Amino acid sequence: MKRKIRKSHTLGDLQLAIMRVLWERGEATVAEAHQALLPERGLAPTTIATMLVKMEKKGVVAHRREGRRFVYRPTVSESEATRSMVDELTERLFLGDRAALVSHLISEHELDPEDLAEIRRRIADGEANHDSEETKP
Amino acid sequence: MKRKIRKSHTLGDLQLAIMRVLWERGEATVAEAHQALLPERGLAPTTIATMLVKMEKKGVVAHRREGRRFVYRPTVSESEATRSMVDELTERLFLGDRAALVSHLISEHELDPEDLAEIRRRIADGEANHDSEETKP
DNA sequence: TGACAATAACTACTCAGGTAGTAGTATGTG
DNA sequence: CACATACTACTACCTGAGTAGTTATTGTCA
Repeated sequence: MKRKIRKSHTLGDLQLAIMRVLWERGEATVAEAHQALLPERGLAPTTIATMLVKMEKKGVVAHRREGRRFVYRPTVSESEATRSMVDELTERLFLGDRAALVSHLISEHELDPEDLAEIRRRIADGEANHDSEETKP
Repeated sequence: MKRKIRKSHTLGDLQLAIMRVLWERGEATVAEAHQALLPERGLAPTTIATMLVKMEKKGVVAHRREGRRFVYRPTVSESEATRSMVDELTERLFLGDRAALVSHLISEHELDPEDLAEIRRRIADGEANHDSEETKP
């Protein structure tokens, strides 16, 4: 088999939601994550716990014990995860050609002029300082 | 409005591969699809057949009988499917903000100047004729 | 110290993608 | 017409995401 060395941290919907909580707070207990997601999802606490176990097995989070409870923290950054997922889609859909993805966006989605202007601006930036270190709004 | 009553035709890897064969040829029998995918995948014919059944149940292909065999054809276009999947990812990762996706591409992936130039060109086109109907390379 | 509530562990189930063997059926060919 | 065979139909299994109930454990407080 042509095994890819890539881990491909593909995250499901719930997993992403949990990760977002973790990324926001740095770390969180099961109860905290559950509380954070209750309004939008209304899930049982055990669901979150089970998911976190699976996610740990997958290597995207780790935990530390604090008294009787587990404190989870992400082991992959948001941009790593995002990148992983964008890369995967680009690979599947456009054979890794990212420019093709952008082309698709432009031709299929009819981005409004605002978007286009915004993107042009970003490109200008990207072309200018290729070193890159700021980029924080 | 063109808002989302969409079925979200998310396709798996094999499904996409099969769809590509179908898109390329317009239609294909199980055997043809199997032959086409043999080199890259080496799967059993029944696997393709089973997958096509599942895909038909999902509504992305349809079949017509021709003698003893089925001739499948896609019921969603490649751009529809691509769009569906890009939209879904954009929704999940960037809350639907497509410009943010492009930004991500630029800042995280460090697209090479070639890509950037290409994209700039596409944007120019996109801004110019907003009507759009050709798009054929 | 012992009871209780919080928490983790275990188990279970659904659904979809992926993979394939086997059973049934229609068919072209000798 | 008989039959090998090309195809579909049915069934089964695995994996991972998602969802949650049940049970075991343990820290804490009265």
